[in-house]
Amino acid sequence: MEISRNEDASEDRDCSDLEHLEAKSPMPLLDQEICKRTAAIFRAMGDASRLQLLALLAKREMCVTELTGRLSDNLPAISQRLKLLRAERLVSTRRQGKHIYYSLADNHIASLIENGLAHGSETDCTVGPPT
Amino acid sequence: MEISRNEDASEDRDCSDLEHLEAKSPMPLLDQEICKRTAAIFRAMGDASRLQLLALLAKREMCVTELTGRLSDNLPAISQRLKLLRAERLVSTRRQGKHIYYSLADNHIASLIENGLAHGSETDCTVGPPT
DNA sequence: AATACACTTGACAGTTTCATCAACTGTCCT
DNA sequence: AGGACAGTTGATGAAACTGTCAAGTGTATT
Repeated sequence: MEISRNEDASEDRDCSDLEHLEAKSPMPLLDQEICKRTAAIFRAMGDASRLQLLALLAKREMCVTELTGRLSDNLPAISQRLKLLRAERLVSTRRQGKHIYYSLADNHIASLIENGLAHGSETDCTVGPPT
Repeated sequence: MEISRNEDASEDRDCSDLEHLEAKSPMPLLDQEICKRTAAIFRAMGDASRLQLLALLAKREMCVTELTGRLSDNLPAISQRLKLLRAERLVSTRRQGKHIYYSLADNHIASLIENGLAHGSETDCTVGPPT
């Protein structure tokens, strides 16, 4: 499973010795699986349309038709996004009659979204890169 | 700036009336700019290599050579990732002599990463989709 | 059992992303 | 000034992602 392949290659490098001495601490890398899993979650949230969708579901459970009514996109497009979010286990479904209700998989997700939006709001940032 | 284009299109739909009555609440959409900005932040964190990089920088400031020593990737690859992270303002740089030191742009970012990893660790999840 | 509604799915095209490599810039040392 | 170290930047091509549309599934209603 290869958790930490910390070879400390900085040992035989020019820059390592005199300039930043404290560099030798072990500081293990993240577990690869956790890292990939977490990145997948972030990637799933990393799209404006999907994030909007998640933000709606953070308020309460909704069926696809209602989501389609609130967002201005066609139903298959939204269904595809939901499919992706479900594949990453960010949302879960419940069928009731003809409707399928979506909600956030757990409130850990909700707080990630909330924190992200809080940060996204704070930064002034007209989107362009620094220079 | 078009903040909420809530047309309440569910009005003239079959599913809206009898089955979920509470659906009429205003529930405005997110501001488009904030949404895009936040999504961009998440997208930048949504890659295993970049996330690993950020996790290292969350511990302390490091120069590119040191990062290259810890991760097993070549320097240009890491520099490219850092470039993207800098473009999204997740990291900031400081030059000292020949070295360029990277660190997280602010601790809001650090807590997002921490929360994300916490969630990524908890879910059992051998990565495959439900079914 | 036939029709309608509420979705989902598969496939294809257009776009975006990412790693890699060579070439370039900036800083220090002699 | 020249060389070496530290890092950045384009360009290119392969892989991954997304929206769209047509066709399919599942559930009630008549």
